[in-house]
Order: sequence, then C-alpha cells, then structure tokens
Amino acid sequence: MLSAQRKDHLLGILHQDGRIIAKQVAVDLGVSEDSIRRDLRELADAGELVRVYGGALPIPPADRPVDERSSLATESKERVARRAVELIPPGSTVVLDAGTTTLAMARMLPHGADLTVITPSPAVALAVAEHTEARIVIIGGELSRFSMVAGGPLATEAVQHLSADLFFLGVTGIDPVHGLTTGDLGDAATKRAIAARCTQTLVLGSEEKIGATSRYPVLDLERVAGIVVDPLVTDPVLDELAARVPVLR
Amino acid sequence: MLSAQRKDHLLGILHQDGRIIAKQVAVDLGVSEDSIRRDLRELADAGELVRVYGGALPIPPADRPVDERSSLATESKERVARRAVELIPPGSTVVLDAGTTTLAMARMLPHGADLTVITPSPAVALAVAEHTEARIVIIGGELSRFSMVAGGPLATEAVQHLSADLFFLGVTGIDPVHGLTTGDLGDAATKRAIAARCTQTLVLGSEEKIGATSRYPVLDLERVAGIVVDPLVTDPVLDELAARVPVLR
DNA sequence: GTTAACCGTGCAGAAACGTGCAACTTCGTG
DNA sequence: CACGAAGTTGCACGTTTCTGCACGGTTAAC
Repeated sequence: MLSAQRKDHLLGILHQDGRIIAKQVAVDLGVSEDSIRRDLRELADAGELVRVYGGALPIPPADRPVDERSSLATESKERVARRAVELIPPGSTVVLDAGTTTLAMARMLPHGADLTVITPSPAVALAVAEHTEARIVIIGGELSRFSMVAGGPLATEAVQHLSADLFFLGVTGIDPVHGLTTGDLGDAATKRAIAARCTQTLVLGSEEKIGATSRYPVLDLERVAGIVVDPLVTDPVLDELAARVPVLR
Repeated sequence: MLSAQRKDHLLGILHQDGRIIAKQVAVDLGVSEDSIRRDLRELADAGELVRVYGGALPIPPADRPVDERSSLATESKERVARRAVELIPPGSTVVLDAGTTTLAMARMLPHGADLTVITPSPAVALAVAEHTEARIVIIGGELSRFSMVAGGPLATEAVQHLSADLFFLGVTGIDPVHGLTTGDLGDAATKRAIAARCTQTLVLGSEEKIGATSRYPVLDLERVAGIVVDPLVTDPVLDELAARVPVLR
C-alpha cells in the first residue's frame, strides 16, 4: 500500500462514513496507528479534514468556501444520500436517477471500489466523473427541461441494452395510497423502463417527498425493494409505508 | 522489452489496478527499478500519471484537463465559436461535439431560433440547456475519461437512430498531410459515425489545432464541408488547407 | 481523581529516491 | 565495415522519505 494511496483511502472513508477512526483504519490497512496519525496530520494541514481526538471529521460546511457550499444539498438529503451509498456493494453496477439526492450520492460514492454507474442525467454523470474513478455510462435521449434527464423513445431503447444490479430511483411523491409519482409523464415511463432492467430498485425518500403525491404514477410501492430515508426523520406516514415496503434508515 | 512498450504496460497496470508499485513491476518485467522509475518520471512529465513514493497513481479527476471549471475558452476559441454559431440556419438540427470550443458555442447559441442540438457531451448538454430553449438530445454511451464524451458501442448504436443537418466536429489536429486527427481511438470512431449521419460536417479550427497532428485519424479533409477558423488568425498552413477545403473565417 | 486511551516527539532501520557513470545497443555516416 | 553519436540500461553512492517503536505528556470518560 502506497502512502499516497492511503491518504486517498482515508478521504474515501471520510466521504463515505463521515468520520475516520484512526485505530480502526490502522487495523484495516495493517499499518501502525502512527502512520495513520501522520497522514491525518498532513491532510489536516492541507485543509482536507479536521482532526479530532480518536480520528478525524470532514470540514464543517460553515468553514468551506462559498462556491462549494452553494452546491450542497440540504442536510437531510445528504443523510439520505449517505445511507443510500452504504447500500452499494463493491464491484456492482448501479443506476443513478436524476435529482439533487442522486447528485449528492454522486459526490460521496466510494473512491476505490470497482463501480459502474449508469445515469440518464448529464449533471450526475459529470459529478461522478469528478469525484470517483467509476466507469460511467450515460443513457442518451431527449433532455427533458423539467428534470434535466434523458428520456423519450431513444432513452427507452438505450435502456434495453443495459442491465444493472441496483437502481436508485428519484420521484417527487411517495405516498401509501398513490404510490410513487412524478411530475412528468415521459420521465415516469423512462423510470419504469430502467427499473425493469435492474435487479433491485430503491427509492430515495428525502423528507419532503414522504406523503407527497404528483400527477403521474411511476411504480407500485410493492415493486421496489425499499425506500431509503433520512435516519433522523420520523413521520407517521413512514410507519404506514413501512407496513408495505422496507424502509431503510 | 522496448521502453515504449513498457510504458504502455505501466499505463495498463495503472488503468487496471489504479496504482503502480515500482518494485513489483520491475520484478514482473525483469528490469531494474531504475528503468521503471525513469519511465514513471517521463510519464509524469507527460501528464499521464502522478508519481508518489513507491510508485505512481492516476491523475486525480479534479486535476484533469477537461475539467469544466478550468476550461474557459481562449479569446481565439470564442471567435471561432461565434463564427460557427453564425453558420447555423434557424430551425435546423445540429450536432455539437465535445470540447472547449463547442462549449463556448453552446453558451452563445441564438435564443429564439427553433433549434435542435444533439451532443455526446454531458457538459455541452448542460450548457445548452442553461443558455437556450433548444431541444436537446444526448447521445449515450460509455463516458471516456479522456475527453468526457460518450463513446463505445452504445454511442455508435445510438448515433444510427439520429440524423442532423450540421455536425460541428472537434479534433485536436488539422493538417494538410495527416488530415483530421484526435488523441483517442474510440473518440475517432464515434466522430466518424456521427459525421456519417449528418448532411454536412464543419470542423472547428481554433488556433492551436492548425498544422497539429494527433495519433488517430478521424476523417479525410475532403469529407468535411469546411473549417471554421478565427477571422483574426493568419497562418501559411491555412492557405495550404484552403486549397483542399473551404476555410470559413 | 483516577484510569485508559490517545497524542506528539525523537530515533533508528528500512525502503525508495536522484545522480553520475560505465557498459551496451542502435542507428546513421563516411 | 568502421566509426562515432545518441539513447538505453544497470550499478554504486549518498540523500531523502517512510515506518514502527519507545517515551512522556495530554485528553476524555467514569
């Protein structure tokens, strides 16, 4: 293990877990804690993280340059994204839908893991390219102005040539009665087509989507493997949903 | 084992393992570590990797040449882009290749005109979406790290379903002898496939491309309808080119 | 206030590095 | 064919960098 690589690994852990525990990483990598501490010291000097007793934490958003802060999703979405990223097995192929939560996911994908990311969203594709070394496949098609996502017959056709393990689905409404819904008819069809080509579909359920309903149905609740939600949010609607589909928090 | 061959091997390892350990490769290839170190030094000078203690690592995504933030077009490219945009008839369907010049074009496309823009570049797609009301079609496929453009079999297939009036082709070399060339083999194939589906192809000839040659041929000069160049640049090579293909300035 | 875990510093051995040099190959030229 | 120039390769040497350990100080938790 090269020392520079170890630092990458540390940043990767920080990205994914939101913290670093020196002792644990030392055991994981089979090096002494001293080396880890030295790395952390240097990374802290470089402004990549803040050291704390026992390990390190990300730099608090308030201390970051403004341009970075402006592109951050809300904290709740960040938590959903972090939870969702945890569910990606190493070496797998995942589809990331368009949306702010998937954009947040793109920024916190594991660094080293051998991943393939498929997405119909140019913004997500660029974010993944910037933050990881994953293979990236973009689904082509007409770009919908509504959600900046590829759709239409071209996309549907392209989707038929793909398959993936996991689909992280973004919708605008998650409701026990109306199921999963979104605001654009074409988008709904594309999402369905993608889901049909993936082994499992997980819905990203950031705070404001729970209990909301949009115009066009995407999928029945029963067709998804789970809803990923913010671990800190409690909502009676969630309990209702939990009776029908696994809620991952 | 030739040194060039060894360098290819090194880049292969880097691509596959995400790292190079000098000692290990030296043993594998049966050469001294000194030679490996020398190769790594040269590859690092050429910008193909970053050296670290013990070996080498890939260039971090944030530092790559195609990074959108740092890729502000030069004034010369802006003039080429402006000239190129003038050549777009209202109501037409155009393909914008990837690259800084096409990115500049995307930002200065006419607002009202009823346009359809097709592109294999997520960055260009987003720029067009931000600056115009054009219909946008993305060509999907594997995203090449080299130029952040969709390519591979998926892109080739997607291209077959499209057709357009005008293709604004970006290359890295425009030379009277070697014709139009680019630095990535896959990219070259995708560009050819697109050109075959378009009525006319125009090459974007920003200053530094004129007289330059890259590794992989894209098209013969005779196959394009013209080269768009900076009106303010004069270059003897341009006169040579003008004898074979229209030069639009 | 006590205890255990964590931290910084100094140190020594090991590993990797850069440089200069000599032996060797390759290529073009007379 | 002989010759020399240019490039490549491996080795030797001194230097730099990394790593783990020991020691004493500091911090957090009970």
